Amino acid sequence: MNSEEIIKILKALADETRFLIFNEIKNKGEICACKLLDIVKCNQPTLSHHLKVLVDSGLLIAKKDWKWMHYSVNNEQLNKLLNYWK
Amino acid sequence: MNSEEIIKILKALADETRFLIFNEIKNKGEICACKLLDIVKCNQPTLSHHLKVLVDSGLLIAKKDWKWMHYSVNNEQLNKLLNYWK
DNA sequence: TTATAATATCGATATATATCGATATGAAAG
DNA sequence: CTTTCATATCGATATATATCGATATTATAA
Repeated sequence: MNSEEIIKILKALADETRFLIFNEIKNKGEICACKLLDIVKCNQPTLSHHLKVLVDSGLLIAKKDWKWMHYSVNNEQLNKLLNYWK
Repeated sequence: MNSEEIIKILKALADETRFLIFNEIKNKGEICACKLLDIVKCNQPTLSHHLKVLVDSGLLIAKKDWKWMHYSVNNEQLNKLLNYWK
């Protein structure tokens, strides 16, 4: 059932940079994109691209607050992966 | 802890063909490589390559029986992924 | 209006990896 | 030995995707 969605989640997490980004937000909670730039050592367009992939997979939720983008983990989506083989 | 290993598992599963192979073995149990060729529509060298990636990730266990290769799921390794965010 | 700041998009390039034909390997059987 | 069969490896190519400089967008402030 909906293996396409699971594969999208797997692809989103199967990149070193995105895995780091996701875990950072998973562990420390909601964060601003500009703060992620300090943590993840990559360029701004690259970070923006990775965040888009994570949001498109459903793993991250994006909220715009003034001119800042805030990202948080969508645990429901993560659980879709974690429960897939149960 | 050991995020490298988790990323290797994620990369192994994040490919459509390997996801299919893995689930086939996970659901139906140990299988011969030659039987997988009927299920997965790809060439023999391609299948061999995908099986190697899955074995290298630790998700599959390979056993040689006469001239046939038999593959089975290593549930311990799968659980490393499933328990990672718990 | 212009300036500034955060983020997104574009376009080009580099890198990774999926695919497959040809061939090699290994292990029976004849 | 040679043949046959399952599988692995090689080498080339195609495709996907990560990266980043330049630029666009959006929103606020001066």
